[in-house]
Amino acid sequence: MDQPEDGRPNTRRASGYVPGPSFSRKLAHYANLTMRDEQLLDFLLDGQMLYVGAGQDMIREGVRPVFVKIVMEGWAARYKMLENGRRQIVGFLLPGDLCIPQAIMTMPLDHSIGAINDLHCAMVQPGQLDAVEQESIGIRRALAMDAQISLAIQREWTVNLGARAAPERIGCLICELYLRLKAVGMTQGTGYFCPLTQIELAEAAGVSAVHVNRVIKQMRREDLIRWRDQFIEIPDPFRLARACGFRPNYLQMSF
Amino acid sequence: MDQPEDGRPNTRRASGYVPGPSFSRKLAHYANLTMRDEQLLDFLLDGQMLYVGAGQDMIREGVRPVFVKIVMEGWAARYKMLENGRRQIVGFLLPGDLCIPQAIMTMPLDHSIGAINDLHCAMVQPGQLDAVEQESIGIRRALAMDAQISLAIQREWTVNLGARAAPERIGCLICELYLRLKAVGMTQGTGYFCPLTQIELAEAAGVSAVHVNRVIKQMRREDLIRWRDQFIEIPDPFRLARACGFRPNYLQMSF
DNA sequence: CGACACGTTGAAGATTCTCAATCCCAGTGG
DNA sequence: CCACTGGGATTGAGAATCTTCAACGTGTCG
Repeated sequence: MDQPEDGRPNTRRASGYVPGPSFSRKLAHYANLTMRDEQLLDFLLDGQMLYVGAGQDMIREGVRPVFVKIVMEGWAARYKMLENGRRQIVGFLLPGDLCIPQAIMTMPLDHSIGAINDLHCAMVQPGQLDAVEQESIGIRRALAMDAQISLAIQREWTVNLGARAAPERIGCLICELYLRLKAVGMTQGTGYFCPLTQIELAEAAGVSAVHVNRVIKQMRREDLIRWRDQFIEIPDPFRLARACGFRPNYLQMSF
Repeated sequence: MDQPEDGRPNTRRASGYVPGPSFSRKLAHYANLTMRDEQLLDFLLDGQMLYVGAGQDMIREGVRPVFVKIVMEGWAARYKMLENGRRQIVGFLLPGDLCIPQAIMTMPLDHSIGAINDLHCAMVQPGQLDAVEQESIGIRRALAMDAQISLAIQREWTVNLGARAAPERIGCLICELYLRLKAVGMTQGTGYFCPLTQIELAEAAGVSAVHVNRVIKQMRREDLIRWRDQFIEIPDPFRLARACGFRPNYLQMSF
């Protein structure tokens, strides 16, 4: 009864766990939120939690979700499987991201969501979210803007895959992740923890894993990025952005 | 003052022009709309119109739109220009499509919209749309679902460009357009009027125009499609869909 | 130790691109 | 009426990018 949509039983009351404020922190960039707005949002997430192990699916194509879900910790990927056996990742979900927004729940999902590393999600009843939106115009605005930015990101991925060569594609992805993580305070200097394997990066960039490996090798040689032990360091973000033609306007951000 | 966002003056009261019911027709697929709901929607579109000539931009990246706009006649394309000079089309806008939804108006546009052929759009004041949504839960639901399907289409384009080879890409695009046009009654048998040039199709499929030409040639040879004089005929939609791995679930439709 | 996942490298081959030329057709101006 | 123009479609040929297959290294974990 907790989450009939995927039948996974690993759900429990959040007792000891204190969720990070990624969600409210991100939304606060989009509209003026009062202290109370932020409290409302944080309180919303302080309920039932969902844990998904690395590599497991959180939800599968075809099911109709029941709860709104928000990433608290860990990364996930939206993806689709093709008849030809290929998997295409169509977006990454980072802490603070609405992985199951309310509006999506009106119909069967067109894609699946898988955990990249161990994933913690807050589960929210749609009614609760409605109530919070009722209370604050700031929250309504911020959520609407968040939804629009998600759409803009999806468009940018379309551009990335359609019009850029592999090195630029991969560079732009690395830049996007950097800025999105920075918005929720998850960068360290000009670097960030990145749990992606080269295989997953390949599935997102629409190239083979072998080719990703060669591109990364070249980017390392040019000192555009340093990547070891799941940590990506960008020595000079401007230089990387210039090299790969990255423009952050679609995120409503600048460097 | 009519549309400060793009300064185009070719706007006038719709006097003789009777808008097609594409918009209400499409929304009616998504939720149960009463006769009155459909009238409300059609009435909404019976106001100021915007005409954009073939090849002209309706609105450019960076501006903040003022009016909600809905395509009444003609096709348009959302696109982005890259530093490398390439243009990537990230979506087609067909009659009945919300090309400027309300939510997008909260921020500067991340992309431009250009008319493929001569384009007629209805302009709606955001307040009017709000009022209509207030009145009917059916309309609210249908609009929410429409927005979600737009997002699902964008995801599918991401998959298309990232994980399919050129022939499948182009085949899937042709299938998608067929179903979307069918939903608004704009097909004739198993064919439809298609104003796209091979160049535009190439910009949408993320391949060169020369390659599109060769792929089309091959598809003609296999009698998967017949395309002449801006009319695409699909002799056997199932066969085409099978050949290119097209699955219409993301449109919330079946053949 | 063995199994396994991931990263790395080489080499051959497929797909797709670019450049260049040609053709067709509609519109335009003389 | 006809030459001219321009956009789009078509074709050929060589080159670049990227894939696939295969092998091997490295580290982790049971």
